Amino acid sequence: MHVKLNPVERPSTQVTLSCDDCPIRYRAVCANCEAGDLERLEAAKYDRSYQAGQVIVWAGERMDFVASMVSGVASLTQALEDGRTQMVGLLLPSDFLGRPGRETAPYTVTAVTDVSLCCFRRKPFEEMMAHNPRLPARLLEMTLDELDAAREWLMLLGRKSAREKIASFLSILARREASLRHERPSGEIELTLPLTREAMADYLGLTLETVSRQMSALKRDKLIELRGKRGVVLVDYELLLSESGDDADGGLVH
Amino acid sequence: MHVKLNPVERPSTQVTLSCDDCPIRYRAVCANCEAGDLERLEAAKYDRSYQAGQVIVWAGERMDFVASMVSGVASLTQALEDGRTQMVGLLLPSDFLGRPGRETAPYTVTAVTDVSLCCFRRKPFEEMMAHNPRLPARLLEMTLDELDAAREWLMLLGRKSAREKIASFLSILARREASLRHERPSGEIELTLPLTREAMADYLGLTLETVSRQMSALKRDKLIELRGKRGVVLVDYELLLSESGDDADGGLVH
DNA sequence: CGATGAGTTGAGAGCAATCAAGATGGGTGG
DNA sequence: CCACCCATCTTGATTGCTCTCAACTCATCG
Repeated sequence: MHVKLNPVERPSTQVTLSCDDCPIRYRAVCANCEAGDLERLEAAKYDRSYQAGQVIVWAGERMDFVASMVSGVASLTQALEDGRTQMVGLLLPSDFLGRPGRETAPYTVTAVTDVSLCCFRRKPFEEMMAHNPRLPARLLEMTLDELDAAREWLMLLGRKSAREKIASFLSILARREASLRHERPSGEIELTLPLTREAMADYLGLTLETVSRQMSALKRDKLIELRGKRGVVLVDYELLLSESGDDADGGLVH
Repeated sequence: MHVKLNPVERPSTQVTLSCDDCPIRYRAVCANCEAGDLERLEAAKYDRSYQAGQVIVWAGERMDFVASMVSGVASLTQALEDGRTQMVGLLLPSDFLGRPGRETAPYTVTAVTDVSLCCFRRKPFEEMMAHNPRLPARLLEMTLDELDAAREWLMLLGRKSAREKIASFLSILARREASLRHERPSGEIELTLPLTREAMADYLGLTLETVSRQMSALKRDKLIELRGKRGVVLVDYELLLSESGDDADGGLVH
């Protein structure tokens, strides 16, 4: 994959934001922590950023840190011998990256957009987890949510048609956008797709041609409008949802 | 679904096994607990059993207990409006059923074989989790393992051919069987399938006809032998694995 | 020994993948 | 500022895998 490099070529590392100003303060692993806990976390944390397209960790590589997504979108991807790939996770702000107690990464993690992370070296973080029950408790909650999302995803991959997959994907994005603004999605919604057609295909278990064709079909059927390569207008959220195959209430927000 | 009923029609409830004799003592949520912890758990626990085919919980139903699988196999299943179904979880002995802090079940849980559970009413269990960090810590570990398994499953559903799906499924079963005996699978392996063709289809995102056809094809190609409806002999585990599409080491045990 | 549920096999249709050109448009350099 | 470039995306033609519909076999059980 071609990567355009900034003046700073390697992922930049700097100690920056304090937890007080952190945009994910109340949604990340640290959400339940109190002032005292935060001090300890803050002393150990360091920031890192990656540009769109950069690989954050390669599958099989040793991984000595864990991190929270502060901004941007990253993907977890798995590959078969012959090169077929499937996305198996999509990391958004506040999501947790890495597994305490695990030495090597099982998936390749790639920055899909520009990404910034709040990192901790793994060992000290495991220490903190052992001494502060708020961390494992919150991580459990987040992992259970991720498992729910993965199960919704299994249904999508196993049983939905290409059209339903696209409709589901767009609905999921809309719900997520809305939830950032503490809203419930409805009516007309404008989105910017964080993923290329190829990445969408990897997410949905399709080819990029099929993704493109189905996007065109939804446009033809007046369910969406396309604004350039990445802009999409969902003309009517409820209508789109009815194309997704799910039952009415639309499942879980990631 | 037709269910043959025992003399005891409803799931039987009895206080039986002590934790000392429990076959899943060192693998379930309670794995890390010590004598004192176990006393409290033992005081609150009650057993329950279900026959093959019985529904344990319906999706959307209120669920006031959590449980560990003691024996048997159960499935988590999700359905779309029009009746298409996808299995989204397969519970084996020591697996945990239910989510602390959640009121209603998001999936239908069905006993695939006869099943026995070690149950706790949800509220008291949440209490114990809050006071005993070994429980949430172990549950986190188990949930992370389940998430890994779900991600392997995403790859299977999204990118594998019908033949590869069947080969993967049989390999997974073999690995699991072997791990119960603390072995590494290899060579010739005899299995009893816990699932019907239909349940396999639900697991693999296929139709039951396709499952049947691919089983026949593997038989024709001398990769497996069939012994009645449920018996399968994997003639050569390594050879079968090479048909599964995965890279050599074969991924994670559930 | 019919009835029943599970599994197998066959023929045909349909949906998404594959192979192959084009079109678009965001970014760069002249 | 415009024109070109190249990655990204779209569209078309064809193939092929899996689904669908249907008939049939097999084992089990009253």
